[in-house]
Amino acid sequence: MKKEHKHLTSFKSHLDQQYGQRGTIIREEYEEGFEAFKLGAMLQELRKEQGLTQEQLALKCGTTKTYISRIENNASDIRLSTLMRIIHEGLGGHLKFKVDILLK
Amino acid sequence: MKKEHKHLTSFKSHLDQQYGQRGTIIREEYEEGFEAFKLGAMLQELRKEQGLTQEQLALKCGTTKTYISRIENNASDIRLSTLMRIIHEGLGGHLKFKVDILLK
DNA sequence: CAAAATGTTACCTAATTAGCTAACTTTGAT
DNA sequence: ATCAAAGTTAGCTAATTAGGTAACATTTTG
Repeated sequence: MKKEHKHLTSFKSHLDQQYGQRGTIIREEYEEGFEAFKLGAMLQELRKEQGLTQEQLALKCGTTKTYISRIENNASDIRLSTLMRIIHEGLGGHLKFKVDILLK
Repeated sequence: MKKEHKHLTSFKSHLDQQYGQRGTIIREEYEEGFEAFKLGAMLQELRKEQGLTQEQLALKCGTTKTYISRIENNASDIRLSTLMRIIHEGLGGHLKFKVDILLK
């Protein structure tokens, strides 16, 4: 059974536009409308962009490939501190929030 | 002892620019650079914008003022599902993520 | 095809959040 | 100053995550 996520928007397409400045440090922004089932896909794509296996990512942020797999497949809820750790230490990234509100 | 958070950027200033279209439904975006100690401040400000007490907010999202207080004061880590519930059901908002990564 | 690497699932345990109640404190209004 | 409302803190318990190991499945490589 194919388990690869079907992404609603491709991160790669964003990246591809930037590859002209190859060799320099490039700041990329990834943004997804948030729903629970998308978080795993987002993390998986970020990991693959960096050419990391689940096990390599796990090592960098002090957990196991087992756990990374569960998160990527949305098999479990996740604490904010853990999500931050994966993004900071594992992916070298920085997490931000955005909250949209409808005002009356 | 004063406990009110000192916000690094004011949400209100965003809001004030929009008040011309009073009476219509306005879509507002709130964004904060994320660090753990800012999340509580962010939620507190969003709550106050809507004129809600901790207890009123708690009722809307099925928890207690005790818990809301703990979160606003960053006294505890929080699960993603719980954060979503507070933002959706309590504040009528929508949560998004953004991840910045430095590419080599 | 076979072997190796990568990813998924199952099970158990320990640590932590979330829910609940009650007491205490601070703030705001009269 | 007093009273009421709002917010904070302290226990305790139940539910869930996170960590660990092992077995299984899938994908990739030779």
